[in-house]
Amino acid sequence: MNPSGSLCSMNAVISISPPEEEKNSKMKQVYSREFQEMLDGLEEDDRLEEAGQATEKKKRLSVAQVKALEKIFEVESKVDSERTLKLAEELELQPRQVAIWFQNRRARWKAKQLEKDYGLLKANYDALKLDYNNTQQENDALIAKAYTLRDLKAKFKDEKSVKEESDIDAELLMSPASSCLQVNGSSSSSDSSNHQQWFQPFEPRKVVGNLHEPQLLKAEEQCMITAEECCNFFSVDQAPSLQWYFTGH
DNA sequence: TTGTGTTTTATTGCCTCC
DNA sequence: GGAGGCAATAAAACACAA
Repeated sequence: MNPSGSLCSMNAVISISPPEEEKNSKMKQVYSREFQEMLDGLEEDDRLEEAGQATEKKKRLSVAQVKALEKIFEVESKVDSERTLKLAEELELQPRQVAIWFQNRRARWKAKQLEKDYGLLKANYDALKLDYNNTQQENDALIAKAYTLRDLKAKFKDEKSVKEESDIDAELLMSPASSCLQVNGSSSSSDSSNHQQWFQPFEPRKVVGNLHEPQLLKAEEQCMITAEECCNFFSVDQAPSLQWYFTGH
């Protein structure tokens, strides 16, 4: 809708309207009847203003008019020029008023929709953030557990090596030949099962990255996105896709 | 009554499409 | 190049607390 509508053309008329001294009867007869009526109206406004009376300014549409327009808007948010003319006639409005009403109504609808979308996104974001915090806590607990296990394992290794050394010494004293085989082979079955008990693996599925020994300290570093990045996912600076709006048009 | 915030009507300028 | 759409904005009308 170009401002070159009726009111715009009126503005153009105002800007090109002749100076006051030329608005005499002589000039009046030069213009078309329609144009002349408009000029008369402007002159009437001028007279009213001079007399201190308020000129007719913005007028609110009547409740009935708005109701009718709202009803139509529910069905069709846009109306073509033909329909606009018809509606204007039915509602006793200027076609441009009808067109402007629909334009403003679409703007209001869009603003409301944006508000709704923002609410939804915020709710999603809050839920996601909560979930992220929970997972983070879980992760911290698992890392702490991993540290404990690593320490226990180291401790166990130390104790075992000390014990093995004394065993070897003892065996060497008893039978030097056979002891060599025992040291190189697997340890006793009871030892082995003990070992298994100590290092029962916890659920690695829940941990980011591999939790094999060399990676223990890197579990957090392997997280692909930082906490900061996660929190900025629904940044308010980022505009929504507006898919709701564009798909309908 | 008046100051202030909100809503509604209207304008302007820019953009896209035919 | 004109028609029509939208965003940004102005300004009148309205609501309401103090």
